[in-house]
Amino acid sequence: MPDSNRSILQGTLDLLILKTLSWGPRHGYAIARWIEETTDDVMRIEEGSLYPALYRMQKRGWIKSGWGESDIGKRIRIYSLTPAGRAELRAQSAQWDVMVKAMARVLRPA
Amino acid sequence: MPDSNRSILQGTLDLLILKTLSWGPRHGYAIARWIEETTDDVMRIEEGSLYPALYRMQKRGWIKSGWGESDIGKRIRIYSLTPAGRAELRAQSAQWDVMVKAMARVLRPA
DNA sequence: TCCCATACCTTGACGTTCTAGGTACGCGCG
DNA sequence: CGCGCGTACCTAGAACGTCAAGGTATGGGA
Repeated sequence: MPDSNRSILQGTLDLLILKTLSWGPRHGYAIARWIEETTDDVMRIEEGSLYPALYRMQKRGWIKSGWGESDIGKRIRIYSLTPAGRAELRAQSAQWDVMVKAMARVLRPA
Repeated sequence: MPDSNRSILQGTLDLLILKTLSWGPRHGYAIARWIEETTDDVMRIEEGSLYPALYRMQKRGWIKSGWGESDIGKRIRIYSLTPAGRAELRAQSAQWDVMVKAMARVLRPA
């Protein structure tokens, strides 16, 4: 990810994770891989950002987790959305739209 | 500005300032007011963010400044884009588009 | 055997923003 | 005249999120 993306990612990571989990429960590593795939590597989620984010979001009650096992027999922690998480997703999605529209007004061509 | 916006603003402030100055030289306070006006207060630029940002961007060679006087006789520091700033504006604008499109892919409705 | 991918996590540094202050001046109002 | 408000600059300290770089562990393929 180029440097210019790194800072813009700030604040969008939670939204990305919330949206990813809205498709169904997933474990941490898979969340990161899915986001990178879906965005063609535009958003690269470092593990040093991912796990603190998951911890943070859990503490805020947006997601919950339990232990499970992957296809290849590795222990995995499976995250899923809580009702509060769904509400937060709606709020942050709407907010993102507002921001994008506001940016568009500023960035409109000469 | 709601909390949810605060974090997304991260990284977009430089772009907002660069774009504002692309319309012509302005002083710091006026830059903030113009952005707030144009975005209907979606983006609120605190002075504690503004002045460090202007200093930073000047150090990076994107903008330059000189002293002047406002309509009502107050001393003002007038900022303007450098050629490097214009290039940076093009780069960050393009990058913003890429990010928005990537986010759209993730956020697409179920 | 060794390396890679999977999968979890932590530490410390770094950059950016915010809160909350400070300075200074001119204008309008009572 | 005194006072508050808006303009206009600036800074220090704290808070926050991300990153680089490390660690642990296991299974599969070369």
